[in-house]
Amino acid sequence: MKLENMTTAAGGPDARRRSYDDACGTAHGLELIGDRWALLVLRELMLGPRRFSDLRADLPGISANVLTQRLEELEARGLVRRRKLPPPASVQVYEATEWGLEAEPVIGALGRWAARSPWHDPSLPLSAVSLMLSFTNMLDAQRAKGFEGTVGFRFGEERFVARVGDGAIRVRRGSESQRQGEGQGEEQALVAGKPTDVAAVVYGGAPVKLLDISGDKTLAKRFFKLFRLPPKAAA
Amino acid sequence: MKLENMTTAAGGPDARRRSYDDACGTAHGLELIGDRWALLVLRELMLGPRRFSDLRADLPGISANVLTQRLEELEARGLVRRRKLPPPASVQVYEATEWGLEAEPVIGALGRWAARSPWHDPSLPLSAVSLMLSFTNMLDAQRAKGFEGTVGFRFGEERFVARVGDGAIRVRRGSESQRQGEGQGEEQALVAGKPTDVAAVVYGGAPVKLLDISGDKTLAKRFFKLFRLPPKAAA
DNA sequence: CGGCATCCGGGAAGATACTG
DNA sequence: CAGTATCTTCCCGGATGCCG
Repeated sequence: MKLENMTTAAGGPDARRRSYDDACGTAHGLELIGDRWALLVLRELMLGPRRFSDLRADLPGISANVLTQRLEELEARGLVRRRKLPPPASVQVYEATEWGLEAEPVIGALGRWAARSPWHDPSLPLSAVSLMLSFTNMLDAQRAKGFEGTVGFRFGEERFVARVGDGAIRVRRGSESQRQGEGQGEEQALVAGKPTDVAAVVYGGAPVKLLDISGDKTLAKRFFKLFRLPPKAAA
Repeated sequence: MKLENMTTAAGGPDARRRSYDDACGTAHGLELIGDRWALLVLRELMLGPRRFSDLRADLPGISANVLTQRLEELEARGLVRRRKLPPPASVQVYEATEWGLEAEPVIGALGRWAARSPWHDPSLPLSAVSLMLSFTNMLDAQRAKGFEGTVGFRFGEERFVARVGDGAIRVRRGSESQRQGEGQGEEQALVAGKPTDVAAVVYGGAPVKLLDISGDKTLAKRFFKLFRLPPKAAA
């Protein structure tokens, strides 16, 4: 697997599968990120670097060898970079390149479109990154107009911050330094729970009791109402 | 293939491949249109119904059985409809449903993103639909501001009309009735040639000599300058 | 000829086990 | 923890053939 397959286009996007032989950008896009799992791997990297086992844990059902292969391919195509964190961490992480991050509109458009599917099942497991990205995709511009505030999220060890203002939302990963840096950080409320439960509250109308909210609870509840799933398409 | 595989979810999106088991809309989207060739089949239907053999001709490299399978799946998922044209035509065509047409932003986002690829080869064959869709994706909003006009295209038997105005572009298929209806139609110029040659002129700076232009040639040349490929990403 | 169904070979994906 | 090795399953691609 190291040299055998390198017979084709070393460095470039290996023509592992036969090319679509089509000048259309969409076809080329499928050659880059159309392989099974590829776009979901990239999705998990959209909010910052991840470790191999974190990716594996948040992509239920992917097998280790497939994840290895996808990461190699994405790296060869210039969408993912392998990086070693400085000591004392010294662990290897995978991060999206600048261009890889630019695939966010693709992920967003696909997600918004598929949310209209009659067969979409929101009760399935959901990764923390998926949830946070869904906020940027499902923000109701009308309702966001009159809102301004910052809400933090904690899922196990992972932390995120969502700031809404000027009718837009910006989501980022909360860093370690921030946790100890400026007290509780700039968030006005902190939501803790499982991503699936947060989704159930925001999109499924489940009771807020499911979540552990500290800080400005009223603000958090108003925040939850900023998002809406699109209407279902006709089956 | 008629009854054996129907053990799973008859009518719904058959779980031919194992599901991603992920509540994320993007993951569900990949289950709907993530199969190889599926999105390109849908692309060919974005500007109107097509026949089986037309699809096959414009999707170089797809085999008949795979096309059959993709069409069946897209139909089962509610993205494509099979329709029989009224006599005397009486031929069967495949057309995108309303929801299927709504996948256009997905195709557009993927195409715009992939156009930045260092490995994108615009010299490959290009279908007429791909070319016309590229106009809607690559329109330079700045340049389109000062332009207003309608340009027709003829590729063999296929005809299209692109109208630019108010900084936006609208592309549609030219119908038979229009051809004989209102003289030359409302287009101010008519461009004839191979889609690849048009792309070479518009995106590759090739000489306009490649094309057969009738009507307002100056307008056509100005039209060609309205589109621009995004800058390449770092390799 | 258009629209499939069928059979076959190669190869990617999935599951499991194993290693540094 | 971060992958590799191996085996099985099944999808993709190509060819052929059927049938209106």
